[in-house]
Amino acid sequence: MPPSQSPARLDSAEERRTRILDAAEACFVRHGFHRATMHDVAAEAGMSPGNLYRYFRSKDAIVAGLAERDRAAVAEDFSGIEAAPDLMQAFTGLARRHLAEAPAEKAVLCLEMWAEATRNPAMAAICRDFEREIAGRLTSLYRLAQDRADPPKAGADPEALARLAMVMADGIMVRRALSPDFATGPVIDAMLTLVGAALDGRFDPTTTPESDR
Amino acid sequence: MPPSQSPARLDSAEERRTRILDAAEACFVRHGFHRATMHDVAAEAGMSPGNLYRYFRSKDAIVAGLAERDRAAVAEDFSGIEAAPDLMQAFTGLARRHLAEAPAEKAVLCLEMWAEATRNPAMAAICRDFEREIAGRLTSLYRLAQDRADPPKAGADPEALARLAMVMADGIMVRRALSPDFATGPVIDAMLTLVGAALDGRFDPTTTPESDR
DNA sequence: GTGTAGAGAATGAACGTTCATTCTCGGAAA
DNA sequence: TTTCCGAGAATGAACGTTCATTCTCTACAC
Repeated sequence: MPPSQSPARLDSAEERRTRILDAAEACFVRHGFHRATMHDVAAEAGMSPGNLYRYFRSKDAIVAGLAERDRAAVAEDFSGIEAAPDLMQAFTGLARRHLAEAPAEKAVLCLEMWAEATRNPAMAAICRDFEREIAGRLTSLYRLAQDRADPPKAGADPEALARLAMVMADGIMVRRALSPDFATGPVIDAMLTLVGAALDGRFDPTTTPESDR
Repeated sequence: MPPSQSPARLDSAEERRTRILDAAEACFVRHGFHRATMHDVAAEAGMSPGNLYRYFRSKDAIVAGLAERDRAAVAEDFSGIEAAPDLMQAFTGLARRHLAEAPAEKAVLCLEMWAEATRNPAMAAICRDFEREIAGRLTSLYRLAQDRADPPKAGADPEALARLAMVMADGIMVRRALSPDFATGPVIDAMLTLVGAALDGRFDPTTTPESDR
């Protein structure tokens, strides 16, 4: 007589949710949130349409669940960054992993989520929280890197620099989504060079531009 | 005996097309391409749904027409740039006009168009052409600016720099669409500073980053 | 037997598009 | 001036389709 509920059951229910989310991701990348049908998702997940509703209340819930999952995965990857031995190397790895090595489908999904966020408050909240978390992590990473330098350098403002890096990252996402063969390497390198130089004061992008003087 | 067809007629037909496009723009910003209905557009334009089809073959045609119109307007604004007396000042004005002063709704529409472009070949073509045109103009602008400098400077590669600037512009668009109160000023300034410094060799973002050495 | 998982047909609302009909108005006829 | 005509502009109800969601029924586990 097994005293606990079958863990296999619970496991498989959770597995089924992720299977549905995986299927939804594929469909949403192919057709977008609004043109992908529940039939498409069901077929991709290898089950009937009705059965989807045993695991998600609605189509919107699937969309939100998917966004939440991806957001959490990326945030997780950023989470321990302040503990890295070489901060800038860790940052470089993070940038390459998410902006170059990640499948281009992620960029498409990202665009889709952004577009949805402009009019769906739930999605807007997810995007906002995500952006805040990453901004916070990058800011403290940069601040830490400045403090740890041999003679502590006071270059550009870490917060402004984090905003700048994120804007560049967003731009890279757009380009990847639009032309899958876009060479992200040079642009990522430019971002890394810029951040590195700005952090230790060799070049400050937060001054007023020449053409205004 | 009137030799030509009534020009008043033609004029008003053209006006009606732009009225429909204006209405569609408002609706698409509010609800997105796929959630905005033809009834919405018709109501916004102050006419009946059926009448829309006298001016556009289909909903898709309206979407394409709108994208085409906006693309052309921006391209037009970039068109004479090589002729400006102060090239960098002209570039600064262009950047401010399109990335800061333009209404935030344009950014939302832009996101919508990008998302659509990932799966609609017609929209993809429009975006691709637009991007090529702007890239070309920026490249030759930068090249010209280098050549014209007092002792001609050979800084970063103009083409790579144009790509970089466009990626940053795309990122700014994303941020504006997502949080309408985002302060674009500092980021635009950073872009201008960066381009200025890169053009005359004070700082080269196209070198391999420090963290790789 | 009882409860859970699943399938797949059914439902009903929403949407793009069509079309028969009405409206508007400039100009010819009287 | 008044009346009538015709053509294009516009209307809005209706149609066929699509799609999210619900319902009903079967099969298996315990």
